Amino acid sequence: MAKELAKQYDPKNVEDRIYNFWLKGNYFHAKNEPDKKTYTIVIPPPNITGQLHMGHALDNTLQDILIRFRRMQGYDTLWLPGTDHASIATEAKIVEKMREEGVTKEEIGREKFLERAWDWKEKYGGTIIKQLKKMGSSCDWERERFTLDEGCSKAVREVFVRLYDKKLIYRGNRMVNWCPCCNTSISDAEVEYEEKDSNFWHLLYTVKETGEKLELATTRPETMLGDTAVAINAEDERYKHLHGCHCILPLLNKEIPIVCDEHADMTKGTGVVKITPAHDPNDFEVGRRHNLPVVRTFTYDGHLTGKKEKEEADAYIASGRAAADEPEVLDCGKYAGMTTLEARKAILEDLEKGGYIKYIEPIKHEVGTCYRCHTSIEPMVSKQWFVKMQPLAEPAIEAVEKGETVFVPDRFTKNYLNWMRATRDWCISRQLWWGHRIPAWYCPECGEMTVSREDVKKCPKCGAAVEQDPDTLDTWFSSALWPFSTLGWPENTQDLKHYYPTNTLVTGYDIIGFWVSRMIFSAIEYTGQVPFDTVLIHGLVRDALGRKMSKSLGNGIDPLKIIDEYGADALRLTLATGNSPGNDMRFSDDKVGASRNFANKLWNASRFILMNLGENTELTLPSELAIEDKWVLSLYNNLVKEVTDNLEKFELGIAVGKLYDFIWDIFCDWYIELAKIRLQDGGENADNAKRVLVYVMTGILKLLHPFMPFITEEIWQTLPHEGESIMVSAWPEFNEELCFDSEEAEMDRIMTAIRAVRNRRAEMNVAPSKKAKVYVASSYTDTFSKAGVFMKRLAGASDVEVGSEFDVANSVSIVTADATIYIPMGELIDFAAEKARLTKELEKVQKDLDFVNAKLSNDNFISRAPANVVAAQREQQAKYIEKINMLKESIEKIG
RNA sequence: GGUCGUUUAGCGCAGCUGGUAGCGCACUCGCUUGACGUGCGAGUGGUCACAGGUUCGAGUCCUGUAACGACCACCA
Repeated sequence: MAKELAKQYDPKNVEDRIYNFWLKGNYFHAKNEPDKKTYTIVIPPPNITGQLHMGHALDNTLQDILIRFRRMQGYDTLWLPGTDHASIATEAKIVEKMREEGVTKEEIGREKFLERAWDWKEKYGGTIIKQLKKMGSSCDWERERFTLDEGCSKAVREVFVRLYDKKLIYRGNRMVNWCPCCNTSISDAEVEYEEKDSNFWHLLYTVKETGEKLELATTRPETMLGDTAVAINAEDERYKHLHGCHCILPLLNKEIPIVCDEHADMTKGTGVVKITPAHDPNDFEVGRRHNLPVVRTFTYDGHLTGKKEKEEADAYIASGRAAADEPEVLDCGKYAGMTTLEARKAILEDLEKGGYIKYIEPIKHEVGTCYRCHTSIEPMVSKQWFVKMQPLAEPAIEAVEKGETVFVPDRFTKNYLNWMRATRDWCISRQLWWGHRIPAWYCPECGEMTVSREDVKKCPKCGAAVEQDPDTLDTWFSSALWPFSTLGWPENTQDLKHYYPTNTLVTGYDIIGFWVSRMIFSAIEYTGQVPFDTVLIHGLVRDALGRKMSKSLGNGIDPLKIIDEYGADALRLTLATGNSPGNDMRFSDDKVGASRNFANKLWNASRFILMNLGENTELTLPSELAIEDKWVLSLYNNLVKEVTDNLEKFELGIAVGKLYDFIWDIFCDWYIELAKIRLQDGGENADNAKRVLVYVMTGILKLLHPFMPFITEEIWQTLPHEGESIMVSAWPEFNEELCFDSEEAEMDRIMTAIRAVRNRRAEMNVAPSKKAKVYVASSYTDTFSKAGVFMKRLAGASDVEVGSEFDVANSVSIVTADATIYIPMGELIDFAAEKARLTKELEKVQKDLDFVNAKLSNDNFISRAPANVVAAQREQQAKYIEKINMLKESIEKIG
């Protein structure tokens, strides 16, 4: 029964309904079928603070394409979704909201704060999940996870304790990146460098023993109160006499040693460096080498330390519980309580007054900033937890070198290896409350530390009540476990056995260091296997001008708005089209418009088919196939092979490009037009055409389904079909029986002829309504005798005569490689113009022939090029010669 | 400073293992052709950044140069 469909496709009438239909059918759920091959993707968990942006849209479109493709291929397919608690980002948002209410974290305390955080998660954490559903994502929502849920938390503790027992996690006073705004340490990976204008302040420190003034430069004069040495290079001739001497630190009037260290580079500046072990990473190392005191002069919220801080620190050290490397704290006196910026100003003023500044040199400087708030980070000595990286990195490097995990495209392998080889110990503790609390308990009585899987109440040594470490773990610590913690690890669950290791990880190149590398080393350490076999890297989605989409620029494009205006399928098609792994892409309304048009084209093709279908059109191919049927089936069959191949190689952009071309150019513009002839004739011929139309259309819909799931399902449901849903129907397979090479070649000749006639008619401004008789002279008389009906329909022919040769007076002649076509047009023709046209064409073909002749007369070419290439050129040559002869003949006829 | 990437029609991009350059948009001309004007037909437009090299033959491989971009890096 023919159904009435709207003239234009409206995604709003379709998408939500179809999505609910899929949910009801439970098609997304992975059934854990032991004998089936699996295909697994774990989603890069979006932050619960997140709103869907174009990056997510791209990432999830690619994943859904792969998942839907494999599901249709018959794999037991799992796409495991979830969200990340995003410690810093979420905590910052909640603190922000509390500020509006006039409350601080400290006022309400840890417990109340966490209550608020969980409330917040319940309220907003689901937003991004809803948005992913709008995109059509076929995730297994029954398996949705959260990095802070019970299972993931258990995995985190297990890992922490195991690493601690292996001495791969340690606690110590180390140099960390401190964000005075977020009030926490952050890892090296979380520091972003920005170029800022700054100065070198060239300072003069007096040498106690000789009284000379030593010049040294610094970009951070506010740290000078914490200087505990001045370094020179042992080899530096200029300063050999100063070995063992001391400097008088300005302002504090304190004696500090001059040390010899390789860090002092003779070729740079004056070769003299001030050493501030508490507030500079290099100086920290120098300090360790020379056993220098570490004097902290900044508070953790970015102010200079004063009496209070000093007394606290002194008391702690005096208690005997502090580690040997506990830093001292300085009472900065008049500077105490100033922010670092205020202190810089005040200290510079005082240095100036004292004559300690030689000169100021303006420079551009890469300054480390916090990736969250972009506040300049302060390097600071602080007691933190670290993961010892080297023993973990080594097997992770080896696994990738051996190809156990491959990056697509390959160039990111190097990126990964560089990152892994250069990585330093990972600072994992954060001075935040939202996150996995560090499972370490301290005894206030005897100082004993207990690290445990279970909560600890009493000190196992002295029995006193213990306190848990107040800090939480870096968000990425739990993300690193995501591929297996979500499958049940450390329990050996059915899911873990069946779906792990996973197959493909899809993510952007900006996150390789943060996340991908940490998953790889974590997985190898705890599960003994790499977490996935392939990492598919995609680029950034930029705006139409190629700029990064950012909040500050305000150039972000909201995917939901795009979906609202154009539909999710159009958005997905836009993101997939032209996408090549690892490369950035530009996004513009124009492109989405083109995608929307394509959806509409597909819609109308199906509308046409439906309008013509009878009661019971069979789903199989008819036994009688016409030349155009064989042609389109042959091309379709080839398409199946290529698209499948492209998808298997992650060439999603290429695959969808081929589909687009086939559907629009081959199927719609040619096949449907040709099929109309038989449809209008009616009878058995029409029935055969209908069956081929349905067959090819169904195949196209399946191939396109991973890219455009909604519209393909909607159309598939209205067409005759078997099964419940296209998304669980079988992926088309290449079929030897549908290879029709000779029909492809014949149709090629016919189509070339039709195009040539159309071309000539257009050039001569012949009205489309004006029909004319056409004579086709060709050695392929069999082929062209089949083409009569086609030419009548598509080339404005009133009648077609086919023969090996014609002599048609007063005619236009059109020469193709395989035929000469004559159209008598009487007075309508300007013979002079016609002759000029033919002459021009002759010149062009002659040029082509010259090119081929040159090749064929080259002995080197003949002897060295492969035989088939030479043969092809000979064939080409013969065609050109033939064409030239025909053109010459036509010119002569005009006279 | 190091590593990597990009450079092909006005714009946005494809071009796999080397065999006389393609797509979309835009542009020009024509079309109420019974699926679609979100459409149909026909066109215009490129010495494939530059310079060398390998090869019978290079957008495609090698070397170098330039511009732009990304990532990494402790430059006091």
